[in-house]
Amino acid sequence: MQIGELAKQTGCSIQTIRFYERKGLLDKPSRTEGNYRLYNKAAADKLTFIKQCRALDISMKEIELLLAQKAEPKQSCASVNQLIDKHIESVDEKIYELSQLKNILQSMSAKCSDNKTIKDCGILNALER
Amino acid sequence: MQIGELAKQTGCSIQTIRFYERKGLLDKPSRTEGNYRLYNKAAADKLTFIKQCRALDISMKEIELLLAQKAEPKQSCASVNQLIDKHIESVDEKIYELSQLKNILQSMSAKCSDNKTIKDCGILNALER
DNA sequence: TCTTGACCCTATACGAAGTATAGACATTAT
DNA sequence: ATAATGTCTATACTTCGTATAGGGTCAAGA
Repeated sequence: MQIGELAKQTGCSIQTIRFYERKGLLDKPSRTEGNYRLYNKAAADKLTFIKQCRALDISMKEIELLLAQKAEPKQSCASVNQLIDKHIESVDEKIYELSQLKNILQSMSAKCSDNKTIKDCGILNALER
Repeated sequence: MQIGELAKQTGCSIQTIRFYERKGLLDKPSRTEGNYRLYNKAAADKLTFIKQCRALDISMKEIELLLAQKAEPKQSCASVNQLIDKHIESVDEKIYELSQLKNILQSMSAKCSDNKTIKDCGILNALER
């Protein structure tokens, strides 16, 4: 199948597919006489895998590691488990940071209301520190 | 004061200060004979303001709006209130998305353990979709 | 046969918010 | 005079794509 068909099947844009190829996540596909990329089901599966990972905010570097693991079916998957657990930790940290941030923003928001002037704005004054 | 001193006082790096200047967040400062930047307290205050905003993950574009507002002390600060409230909403959304993501990751993590092979890895299989 | 339209190609620039480097110039201390 | 800082500009790099320009390919219709 050509790149447009692959894009439709996976929900990735054509540019993104070429981008992943450039970055080495996807193998260089065969080409037609007219230099069009030709993909098979294996490529589609790999791209779907990549897309699932990205949807979980797994970085391209980590995806490379996972793909390398996948290539050795007999090995232990301990490092896959570790990677996912570390990723969960980092998501957790981000959630924590954002909730801290939300608290500060809300307390600032409580310090002001629409009917004040810029000069007396509780928010802007809080931002001066 | 020179840029190094300003950096120390505000906790911003020298490169970041120059970056903000290029982006128009900070005014172009006066210069010494030797072409060194010279800052006054007003510049330091402005940079501190910017830093506070960035710590709250307010974008540079939004900071520009806030700085423009600050320049007109007699106006109403309603739009400042709105900007902050919208920002709180977007932080909230991010928190929600991340917690969704965490749920999926945790359920995946529960599907596997260290003593399996890549071939039977519950995580990798889940990522195939 | 020619042209139109749909598809594809490469190379490059852009976005956010900085960080890092090279190579040069200015100032201060020894 | 020279060494050590401090500063200057310009450029490249990061992540993960998206967007564009300027072409080439291929099938169908007039």
